[in-house]
Amino acid sequence: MERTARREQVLKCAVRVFSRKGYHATTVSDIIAEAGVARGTFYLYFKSKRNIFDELLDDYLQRILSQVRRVDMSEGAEPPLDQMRGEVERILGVLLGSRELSRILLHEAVGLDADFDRKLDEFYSRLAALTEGSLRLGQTMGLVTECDVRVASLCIIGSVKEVVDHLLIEPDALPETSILAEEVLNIILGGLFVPSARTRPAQAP
Amino acid sequence: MERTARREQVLKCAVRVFSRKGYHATTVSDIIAEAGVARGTFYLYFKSKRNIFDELLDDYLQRILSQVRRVDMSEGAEPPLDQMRGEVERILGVLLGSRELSRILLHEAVGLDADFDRKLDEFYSRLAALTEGSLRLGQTMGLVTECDVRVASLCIIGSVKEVVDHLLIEPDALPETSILAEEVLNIILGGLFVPSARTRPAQAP
Amino acid sequence: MERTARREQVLKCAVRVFSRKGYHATTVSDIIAEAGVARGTFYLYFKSKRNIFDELLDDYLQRILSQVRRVDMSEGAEPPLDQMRGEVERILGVLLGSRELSRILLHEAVGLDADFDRKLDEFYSRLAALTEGSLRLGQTMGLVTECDVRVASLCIIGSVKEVVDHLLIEPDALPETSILAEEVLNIILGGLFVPSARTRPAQAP
Amino acid sequence: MERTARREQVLKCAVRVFSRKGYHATTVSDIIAEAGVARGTFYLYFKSKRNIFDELLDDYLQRILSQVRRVDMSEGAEPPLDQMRGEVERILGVLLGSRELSRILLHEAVGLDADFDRKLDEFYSRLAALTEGSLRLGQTMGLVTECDVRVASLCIIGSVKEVVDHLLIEPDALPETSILAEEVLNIILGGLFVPSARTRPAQAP
DNA sequence: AATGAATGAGTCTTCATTCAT
DNA sequence: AATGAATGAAGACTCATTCAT
Repeated sequence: MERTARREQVLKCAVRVFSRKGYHATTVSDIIAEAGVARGTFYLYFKSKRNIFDELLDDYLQRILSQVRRVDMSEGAEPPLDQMRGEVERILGVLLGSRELSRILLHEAVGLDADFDRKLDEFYSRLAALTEGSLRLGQTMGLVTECDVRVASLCIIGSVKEVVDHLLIEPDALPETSILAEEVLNIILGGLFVPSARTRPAQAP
Repeated sequence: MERTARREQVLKCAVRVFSRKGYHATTVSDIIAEAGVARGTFYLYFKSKRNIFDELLDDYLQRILSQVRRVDMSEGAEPPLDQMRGEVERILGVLLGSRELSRILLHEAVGLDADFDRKLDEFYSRLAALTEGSLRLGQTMGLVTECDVRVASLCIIGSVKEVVDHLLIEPDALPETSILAEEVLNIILGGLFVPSARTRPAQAP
Repeated sequence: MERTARREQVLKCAVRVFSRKGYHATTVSDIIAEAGVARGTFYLYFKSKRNIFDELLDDYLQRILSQVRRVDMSEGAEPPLDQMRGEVERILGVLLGSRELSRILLHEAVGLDADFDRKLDEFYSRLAALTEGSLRLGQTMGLVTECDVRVASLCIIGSVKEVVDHLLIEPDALPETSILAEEVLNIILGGLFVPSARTRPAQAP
Repeated sequence: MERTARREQVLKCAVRVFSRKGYHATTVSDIIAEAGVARGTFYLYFKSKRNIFDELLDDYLQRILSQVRRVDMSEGAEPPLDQMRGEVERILGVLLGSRELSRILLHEAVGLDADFDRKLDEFYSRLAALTEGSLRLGQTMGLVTECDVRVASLCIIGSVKEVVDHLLIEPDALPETSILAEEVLNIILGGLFVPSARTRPAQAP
């Protein structure tokens, strides 16, 4: 078999097993059994169990980040709010489209070890930075309420994570992706309280 | 030393070590070294490494749940909105008051194994159920916008988790707890968009 | 069993096995089988297979070096020549008294790896330095011929090694230790050629 | 590439690597990387890693042995003493001329395994037998002192090994080859002690 | 004649748990 | 109530060798 094909195959099998059993419970034996290759073959393509996990998640993080764009303010671009909704939709799409990888991201990769925590940290920081940027921009345009954008971006990220996580466990518990995105957006961004009930009335018109 | 005191001491040390190194990286040797007891002593009080972790987290989950109350609608009770704000404040307080345990809850306990995932699942489900109840109530009272309360409760929980997690890593990154609770509430519950900018205008006044 | 006793026992067994099978052919399984202990017990006392080998040989090198004394020139001391003979005898005695360790020193430890080579190197250098010192002293006293003492000390060391090595293979091939020491001394130090036949007649009588 | 040429090339590369890293630390991968051939190619020319090492050392042992001649007593031959000096010089020459192979012989081949030890043993035995023969002859001619020739030959061999070994580590530590041979001969054969100081006066003429 | 992907037996090492004192 | 020596199952990783192309 060709080098890249075999590599890809083993990687795919590893995703499956890691997602099913978790990082620690997964043994190299499990992976090679799933892939139907010999022990040595595994090490022909990956330096270690840790290494294949790294790689697999790095790819995924990359893929997710690539979906996040800065809000485009240029003439004729989509309305900023629609852009943000699109963002959330796209990310939800990626996460729910690769359930196994998402499970790994949200469950198995958490608390793996110090190095990995750092890596995830950086990922979420970057995500947060991008989100903050968009929010800040929205504020200058008068579309987003005055608030601590750092906290706000954490809320958006946390909400998406929690919703996705829930859907990984009970796939049919919530509405379909596109509706869901809409819903999440309305809740997080639009607020739960009816305007008149708000603590600090958010800028009455 | 007295049975309960010793037990408590070992438990406390275990929290420290688990928080610092994570569940898998922590060995029983680490724990007994921290506690300054012999190996045998550990097993005198706890059935296994897994068992002490269980116990320690169960206690914590219990403590957190005890902070969550159903919204009280009886005559003369606090205004519902204030109650919810109090809820979030109390939970944030507990989580940020026990940083080590929170670290364990949010990092080390995640993806530990199937059994544990189930346990956490149940915990978050219960939390969500309570939250949903309050939200639903708010809706009947016209205080909460029409929305999928299941999604909304996930957003609230996810936001709190994410904010706390961030504060565990960088303790001084965000405003002080009480202000933070206010902020989180305004963002999640009050919404980010200024009312006039909302996708589906939530109840035009 | 007491810590030191058990440690000593395992060490002794390791010597036996290493001597019999060589470093690389010896597995930890071999050692624990010989010692009749469990796998974990081995690692309770020694960090690794390499580590037990190190320790075992370090001890031996130490023991050998402790036998080498500088020639004592003070009033009333033994005649220098007798001292040197005593030296050779003592060393031969140690080496032939611990055949297994000597086998390890001369066979298994050679070419083990770069680190070990360095260690042996340093050992032989120290041995050579001590020998050179004695020879140089002998020269100033007119007892030792003019020659390159560095070469001479290498010859002495090499001769002892070769003789011992031979005796490890065929224990009864050569005369008994004390006679052997005498013989080696006469040959190395006294020379093989009858004086009149020497290349550069060393001090015609 | 032609069969013999390719074979020779791989062999040469193997010498280099074995000398640098030692037998055990050298992997077949190292050798083929050095030679720039594919894995399969290696096994086209050599049965195994062990086999190429065998071959390489066998060749060398052969080459060394071929330098050792019985002392020629026939009418008109060189004086026996000069012949012996020539012997030592030639052997030193060969050993110092092929430093990598000598390193392998003196370091990596020692204690490799039982089979190999036997092979080396036989080599040194043959060398010793030849040397003993010459010494015995020297004795009958009155040129060599009365002594145990078995011990004497071991001393000669051991001295040469040690001196060469030292020179492999520090190439410039000792005098140049030809002078060195002279020196070694004078020391081993001629003796270190001035005649009057000898234990058992070596047969005063 | 050459390649290099695949194999799997073989070892070291870790660590939770037990139990005699 | 406490100790700590002993256990052994489990798992990661290496590398010489084979064989289809």
